[in-house]
Amino acid sequence: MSDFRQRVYELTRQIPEGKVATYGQLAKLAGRVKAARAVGVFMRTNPDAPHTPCHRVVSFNGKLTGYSGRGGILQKREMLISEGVKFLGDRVNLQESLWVTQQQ
DNA sequence: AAAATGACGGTGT
DNA sequence: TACACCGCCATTT
Repeated sequence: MSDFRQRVYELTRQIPEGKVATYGQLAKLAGRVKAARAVGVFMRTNPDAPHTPCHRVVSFNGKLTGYSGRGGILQKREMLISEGVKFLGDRVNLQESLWVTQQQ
């Protein structure tokens, strides 16, 4: 596994409960601002699902674009809600629940 | 080595 | 709000 991919997973594990990160945000923190698309692939082929909270990753506008788990996007939304993430209709309230770090 | 593939991000209409 | 495109990138064929 490449270093970049490794970093993305480490970052994902740092997302606190009740917060979410965007694909582009993880790409940036991992050192590749424009690799958001690739990050999506990393989440999809997430090797250790329980250990790495890939459900806390959504697209830049707060929409849930996918989830390879059993219940798909629906389950993903419920997981987030049960963790305290706030929603505005079918999208996440990023203003309230976006994960903010010192770096960026 | 070249082409195809997405859980993206952004712009235009 | 909803599409259609386009540029990007790591991986896989």
